[in-house]
Amino acid sequence: MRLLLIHADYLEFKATEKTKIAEDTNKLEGRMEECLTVFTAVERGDEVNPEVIVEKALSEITKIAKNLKVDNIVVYPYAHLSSDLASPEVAREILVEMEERLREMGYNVLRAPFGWYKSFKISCKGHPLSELSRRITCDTGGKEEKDEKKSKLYLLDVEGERLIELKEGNVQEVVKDEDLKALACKELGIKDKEERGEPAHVKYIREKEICDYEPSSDHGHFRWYPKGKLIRDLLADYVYNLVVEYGGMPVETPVMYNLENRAIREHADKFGERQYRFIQGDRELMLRFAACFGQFMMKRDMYILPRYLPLKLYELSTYSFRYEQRGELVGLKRLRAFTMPDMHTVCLDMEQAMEEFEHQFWMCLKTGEDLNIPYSVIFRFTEDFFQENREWFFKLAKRYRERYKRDVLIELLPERKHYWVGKVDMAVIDSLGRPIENPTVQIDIESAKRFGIKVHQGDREVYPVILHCSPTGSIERVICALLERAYRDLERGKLPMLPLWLSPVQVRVIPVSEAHKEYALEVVKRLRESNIRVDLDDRDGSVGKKIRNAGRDWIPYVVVVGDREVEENTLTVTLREKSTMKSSYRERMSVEELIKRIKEETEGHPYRPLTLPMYCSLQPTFK
RNA sequence: GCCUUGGUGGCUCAGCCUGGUAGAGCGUCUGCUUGGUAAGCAGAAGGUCGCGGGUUCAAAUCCCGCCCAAGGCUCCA
Repeated sequence: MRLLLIHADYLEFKATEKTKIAEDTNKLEGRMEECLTVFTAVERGDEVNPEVIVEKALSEITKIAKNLKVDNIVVYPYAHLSSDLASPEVAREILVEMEERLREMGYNVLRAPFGWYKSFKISCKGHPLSELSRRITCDTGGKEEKDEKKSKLYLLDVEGERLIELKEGNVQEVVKDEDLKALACKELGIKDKEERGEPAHVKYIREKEICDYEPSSDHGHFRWYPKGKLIRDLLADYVYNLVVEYGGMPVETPVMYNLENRAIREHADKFGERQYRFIQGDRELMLRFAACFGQFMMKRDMYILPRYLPLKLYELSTYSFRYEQRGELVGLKRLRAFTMPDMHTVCLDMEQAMEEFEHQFWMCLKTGEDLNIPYSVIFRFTEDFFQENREWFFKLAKRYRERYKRDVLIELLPERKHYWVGKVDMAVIDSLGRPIENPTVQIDIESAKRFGIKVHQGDREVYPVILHCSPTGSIERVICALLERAYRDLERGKLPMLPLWLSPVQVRVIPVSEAHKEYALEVVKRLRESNIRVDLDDRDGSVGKKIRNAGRDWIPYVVVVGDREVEENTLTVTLREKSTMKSSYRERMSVEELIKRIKEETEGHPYRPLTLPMYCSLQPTFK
C-alpha cells in the first residue's frame, strides 16, 4: 500500500463519472476542513494479508494525525500512486475497513468513493510535515506463523553411511570442522552473542579502489573502478573458459521480460515481491533475477533431440536484478544488481540429470581450488528424492570426502516447495564466520513443463529435467570471498593479497633514483611485452615510501633497481607471498627469471592487460 | 521494511554529553632533499560539519523529519 498524506486547510471532491469498477454510493461529494488527507493506493502484494496492511496503515496515519493534532481524516482512493494495484474488490474492502476503524477511534472521517472519476480541490498547508508519503507492506518482521513442515539438518557420517541429526544442543560437539560448523549454525538459526563489526571486504573495496556504492542509482548498485573492472572481467573470462571447455554453449539473452507471457508470469510470481517490475507503454515488464528466462525461452523454440543431450547453455547474467529489502544489502555480499554465471542443462531424464549433477558438482568444487576459496558443502533434498537415491548420494559424498577430507551437511525437506527436488550449495566462510553462499547446482523438475521445453524422442515428446548451475556463484560474491579470505590471512599473520592472476598490478618497479629510471623503464617494457601487468613508480619520494605504497596496493612482486642492479643486470624482487608484516622477503633474479616465475604461477588462468597508466604519477585517485 | 549505531576537508578520525572563532594525522600542492625495502624535512591550500526544518541573541553540538551506510531481525525463491 502506498499513502500520500497531506495536511490541508480543506479538501473537497465531487464525483464526476463512473468507471467500470465504481462502487454504489450516494456520497458523491464532500468537504472537510483542517484535515489530514490520506491518498491511498492498495497494491497487489497487500492481498496476501489485508488485516496486517490495515493495522499498519492505521498506526502510521494515527501517528501522523497525533503529531499534527488533527481530528479530521479523509480517506481518498488514489490508484495512481502505484503501478502494481490490488484487485478492486480487495482494495475497496481495505479502504472501507480503514474508514470504519478510524471512526471507531474517534476521528471524523470522510471517504471519497472508490472507482469514480472525481474532481477535487485541496489546500496544502505547506509546512515541513504537511506532505508525507509512506509505503506499507505485509512484512511483519517474521512474526507470522508458517504452517509449513520444518526441514531437518544432518551431518553426514560417511563411514557408517549414517545421518546424524543436528540440533542446537549437539552442533558444537558433533561438527568438528569450524567452517562447516559456522554453516550449520546459520542453517539452524543459532546466533552467537558476539557483537560483529563491518565485514572486512566493505572497507577493502574502497581502500583498494575496486568498487563503491553509486549514490545516484538505486541501493545496492555499484560503480566499478579500473582495478575492480579488471578483476570482474578476469573472473568472467575464467568462468567462460571453464564452462566452454566443459561443453557449455555461451548465449546472451535480454535483461527484461514481458509479464504477459504465462510461463514468465508464473515463474516470476513465485519469486514474490523481490523483483523490479515496471510499466512501460502498455506493457508490464520485469527485470530478470537470473538467466533462466532467456535460456528457457530459447530452449522452448529449439527442436531438441536426445543426441544433443545433455544440452548446456551458458550466460554471464550481467546483470541479475533482485529487489532485496533495504536492510539486507551488505557490501558485495547482498546486492540488487549482480553478475551471475548461469548455466542450464537439459537432461533426458533423472538418470542423466544425476550423472550431470555429479560432473557439475566437481566443476563447482574446482573453482574453489582455482580461486583458493575453500567451500563448505550443504546438500538439500526432498525426503522422497533422498530415499530413492540414497546409494547414489552416499557414493558421491564418499568420493568428496576422499578428495577434500571434509564432511558435508544435508538438509532434508519433508515435501517439495520449490522447483527443485535436490540441490547442493557451497559457501565460503567470511572473516566474521558467516557463510557467503556461492556455487550451486539444482535439479529442476518443474520448469520444462511450464516453459514448454520438449525433447523429441522417437515419436514421443518428453519434458526433460533441467539443471541450474552457477559454477562460482555471483562474480561480486567471489570478489567478496577473496577479500574476506585475504583478511583472514592477515589475522593469521600473513600479508593479505589476491591471487597473482587477479592482481590488478602484478609487478611494480621502483627506481632508487632518477639515474636508474631508464633501466627501470627497460625492465617494465620487458615485463609488459610478456603480458605481465606492471607499472613504474616514477613519483617523488623515498624508496621506503614507495615500498610502503606498493604494500598498501597488495602488489605481489616489487622490484627495486639501483646501482647494484644496473651494474649486475639483475633485479631485487620483494615477494609479498613470503613476506610478513615485520620482515620483507627478497630475492635477486634476472628479468627472465621473474617472467618465468610469473608465467608458471599464472599458467592456465586468463590474462588481461593493465587497466591503468603505466606511470604511477599518471594514475588518478578514484577514492 | 523494523530496531540499533554512525555520517565532520580526498581518506581515517577528534570535537557533540555541558551551544559561543571547526581540529589532527594521512593524502594533495609548493620548496628543499635524490634516496636501497613499510611514512625524509618545511610551508601552503583544502570544510554548505549528510539534507531540510525548529528552538536560541547564537547550533557541528539541543529537538523533529528525511537521506545514506553498517550491525541485528526478517529474507536470500
